[in-house]
Amino acid sequence: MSKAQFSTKERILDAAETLFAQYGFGGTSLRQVTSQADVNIAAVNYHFGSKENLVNEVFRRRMDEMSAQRLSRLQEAVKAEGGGDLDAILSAFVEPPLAMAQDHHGGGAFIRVIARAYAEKNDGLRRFLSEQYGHVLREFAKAISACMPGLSKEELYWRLDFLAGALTYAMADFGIIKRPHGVSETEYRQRAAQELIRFAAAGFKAGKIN
Amino acid sequence: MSKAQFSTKERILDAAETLFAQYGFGGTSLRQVTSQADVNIAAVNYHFGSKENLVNEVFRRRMDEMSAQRLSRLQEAVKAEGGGDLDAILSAFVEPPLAMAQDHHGGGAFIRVIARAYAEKNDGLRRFLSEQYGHVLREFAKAISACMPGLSKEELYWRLDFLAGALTYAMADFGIIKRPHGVSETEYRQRAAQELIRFAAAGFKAGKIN
DNA sequence: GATAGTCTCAAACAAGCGTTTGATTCAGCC
DNA sequence: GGCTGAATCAAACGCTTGTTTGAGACTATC
Repeated sequence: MSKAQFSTKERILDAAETLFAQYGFGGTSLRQVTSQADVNIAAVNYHFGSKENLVNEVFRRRMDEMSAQRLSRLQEAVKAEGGGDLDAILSAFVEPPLAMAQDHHGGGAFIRVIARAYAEKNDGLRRFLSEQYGHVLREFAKAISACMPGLSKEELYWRLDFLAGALTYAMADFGIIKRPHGVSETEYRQRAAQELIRFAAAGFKAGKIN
Repeated sequence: MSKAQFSTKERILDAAETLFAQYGFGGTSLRQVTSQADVNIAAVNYHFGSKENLVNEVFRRRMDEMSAQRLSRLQEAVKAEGGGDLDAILSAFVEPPLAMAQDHHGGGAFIRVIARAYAEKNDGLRRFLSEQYGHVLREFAKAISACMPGLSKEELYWRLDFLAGALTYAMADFGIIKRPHGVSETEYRQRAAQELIRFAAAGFKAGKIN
């Protein structure tokens, strides 16, 4: 069944993603992964070379997609408004990870994996992320800067950090809010995005004299 | 020297805090801890019973202090302004963890430990945190609610989550901002607090129609 | 100076880790 | 049918983990 439908490699990646999200990288053993994937333990090293490489591949698979979505939505937003509606830019930043959290086996697993990546100060992984995907953040900085000329570079970067923090933290369900029983996962995530965009947009617009 | 001045228990706690901040709970072995503390490995289980208990004690030691500071500063803020200046309330929330990050062996170690606690979905630890310190968050929610009558309960909680996320993430140096060489750790943290308060205050004040 | 209780120590414990091995299976090709 | 290379498998590798042991050192009390 599930064994026939997907390749060994894919099953390992899927299982790893779910387990990494749940227990962290260090906290997940390859035996857990291979057991959940219904695969022999030697398969990981055969297909991926090492555990570290598996971690990177779990990342790349989703990050490439997410970054592409963010950039394309940013481009749309900038083009449509002729240089800058802040809400649209923030939306371009916030919604792709959100949509991703809903789409893939309904788990929101990957967004938690990202949160972990920041928390586990795995320097190799952090370097990998900043090298591979740093330009995305820089594009957003440029776009926001363009539509908010009064904002100094320093302020801009601080606020981007705050946004990323709020996004990561809230999306990963680290916070105090628990999804009510009547509300679907999709509704809940959309609400989260809406609230975050409003919060962050106001934050970015905060005047100097306050 | 360092051996004579502090008790074995204290040396273990200090070493554990530093290492947990750097490598996470799972990522830190008791042998690392006892080696850094210059203590026999059996001392951990003798004095703390288990690794899990050591983790909890590392927490309690600082969290009690931080929560007390937050609440006392909140009380001051509410009293002084007769029910509510938002900036003062946010300041009461943001500055104690910040000050703590500076005071203790100049490392900002503990604040990173908190960030890890949220990231490592150690359910035992999370329950411990929410049981022991949930009332602090509730007090802040009450105070903010009082000085912002238009805000629905749901919005309030979302925004508190965003604030906590931004605080944790930015304070733990997870973000893109690196402290410039000319700027001292103290200045840097104060700047962070200032920026965060302004950002969050504007966010909390975000109107419904936007 | 013997006794009792607290603490420290080197050593060992079983269990789990990531990784490697060498045999085996299975498909596609000459 | 025989061969080749990829994929899978059970088993073992060396190592690290948290924890336990039992002997020894230390301090204070009588």
